Amino acid sequence: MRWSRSLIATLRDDPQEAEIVSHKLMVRAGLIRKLSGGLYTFMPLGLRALHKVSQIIREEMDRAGAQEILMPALQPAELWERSGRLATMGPGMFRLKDRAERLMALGPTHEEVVTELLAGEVNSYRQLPCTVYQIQTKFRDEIRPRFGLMRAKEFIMKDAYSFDTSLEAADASYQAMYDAYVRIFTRCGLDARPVEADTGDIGGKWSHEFMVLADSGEDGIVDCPACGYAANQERAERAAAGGSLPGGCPLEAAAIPAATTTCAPLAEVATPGARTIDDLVAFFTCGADRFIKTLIYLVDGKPVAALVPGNRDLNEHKFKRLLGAKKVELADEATIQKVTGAPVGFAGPVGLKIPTYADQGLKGASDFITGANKADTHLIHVDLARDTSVTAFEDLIVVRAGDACPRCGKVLQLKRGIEVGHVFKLGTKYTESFEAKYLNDKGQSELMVMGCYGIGVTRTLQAVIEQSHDANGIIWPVSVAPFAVTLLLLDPKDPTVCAVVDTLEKALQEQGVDVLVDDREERPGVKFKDADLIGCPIRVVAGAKGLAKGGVEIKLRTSKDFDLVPVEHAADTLTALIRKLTASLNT
RNA sequence: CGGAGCGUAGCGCAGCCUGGUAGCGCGUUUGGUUCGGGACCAAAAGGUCGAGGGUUCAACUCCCUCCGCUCCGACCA
Repeated sequence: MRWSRSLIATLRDDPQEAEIVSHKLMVRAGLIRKLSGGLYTFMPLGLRALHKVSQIIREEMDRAGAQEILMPALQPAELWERSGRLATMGPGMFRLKDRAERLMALGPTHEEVVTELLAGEVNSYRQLPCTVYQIQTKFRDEIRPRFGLMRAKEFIMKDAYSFDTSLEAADASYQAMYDAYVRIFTRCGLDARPVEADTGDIGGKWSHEFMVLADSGEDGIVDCPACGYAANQERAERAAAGGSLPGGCPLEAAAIPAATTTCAPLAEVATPGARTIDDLVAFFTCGADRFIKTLIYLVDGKPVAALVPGNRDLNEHKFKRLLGAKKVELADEATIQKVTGAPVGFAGPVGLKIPTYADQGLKGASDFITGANKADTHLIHVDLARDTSVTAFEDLIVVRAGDACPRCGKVLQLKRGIEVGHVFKLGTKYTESFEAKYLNDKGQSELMVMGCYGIGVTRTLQAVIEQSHDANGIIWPVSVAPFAVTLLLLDPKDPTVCAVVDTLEKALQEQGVDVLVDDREERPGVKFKDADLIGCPIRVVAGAKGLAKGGVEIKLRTSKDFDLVPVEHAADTLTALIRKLTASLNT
């Protein structure tokens, strides 16, 4: 491709719309242009890179035995009613009506469509296992589209679905996809690591997310350097603290650790206006860990209390899973008033008449401070065992750096990551709704066991840039680069140089090498800057000066120095170099 | 949905407080000098100042409403 004839426009300034580096670079290098919030056009350069990612995914899916299909993005809402997700996906789904007033949805994902499809196509165990996939545009009415392609309203996703005869067989399908994912991200030049994850609204029992480590990532990742345990913060567990609880009432500075003494009797303290932990820390002049926070939740509409240490946060995902609930939300003021008999800010576990779950770290908790269920009042010397009736002690809080690993007990770290892929074991959640059954070898009808597997294709592309760039621009891995080679024609008016470039371009094209020829009437400096910005892995400079010295200059985006290569050897040198670069990414 | 900020030429921004001829840099076009890491000189094109309403002799500027974009939050008692 000739630059002078293409729609490649680079920008000198960072776009005002972008916050994170990969987003800025995508716009500056002319890969994408914004239409509106969360909606982007792929420009020629961006689309080429996107196709490279798609093709890698396609090859690895095919290798893993999955078959490519293409399902409609426009779907009847009735399908979603059958699975019950019309309600749970709620406002996240784009809905519209056709001219017959039938409610339709723009597919945010395809479990319903594919299960309906396979329920019709598969009759016998002989047809199983079966894994299908598609690469397609998805639509989600995101609360807050962000960071360019990272969280968009319309994006491209690879979604795959496996169907098996048994849980064990489904495990094998899951493993095949898991392995394929590892290969895909490796081939994309990404350092992506699998972590245990929550399953969310999609349902199912178990899942792994593939995370690209990046400070700009939207997810927290808990990670144990000692044993390799890694989990999304939403799911991450921690080992029980085991008797190392801080006890002692801060009003009695010399208090003996609670475990070895009996707790003083309950006492009320007037705490006017002290509603938050911060207020209380100031009031009692002690650490937040001396308090027990009492959170009143509505769990599927019923009030439930959760007790967590004052310095910790409740993990709603864990709480929801623990209770097997569909919906967990903080109770409104009226409910809190009704349940506790006090305004918001003074709830406590003593005397509460609703189910009360406490974090496992509070087991044996003695001599803590809690709300008194009475306006402007807190209780001191609270002993959970003596003074309250806790329904159960469970792991309820958001794990953070410094907590103990649930596997080995060593100290956990916290990092941030971009979720580029997610693999789920769904079980029979959807096959039940759609009666997706087959006949087994004894002629009996059984439900198929499902798995589903997603990769955010557009997000993966941006994650590559987020992870691979420098101050001058993008550094593409050869596998996803829009062009393997940028060939800079430094003297477009010099017929000799032009002839060399023409010949080299042709030779490369014949060998299947993607080459972008910068034939613009620009000064060399502009071309060098732009070549760095768009970040193709190999730069070839053809100029009168170089030719006089014996050839063209070949330089990697990642290195400072170039090699002067005679023109007649240039094409071979380049193809060998590309082979080497590609090989370094293959598993 | 709550909070904050922003909307002026293709892009990045100033002007607004204190109302009175719409500006700068980049980019674009033309001519010239340049030519190996974002050149220089000269000329030119390009804007109903997000939209609507109000105040005023006069509104980019002040007031109101709406729309769009970006960021933070949407759970901490």
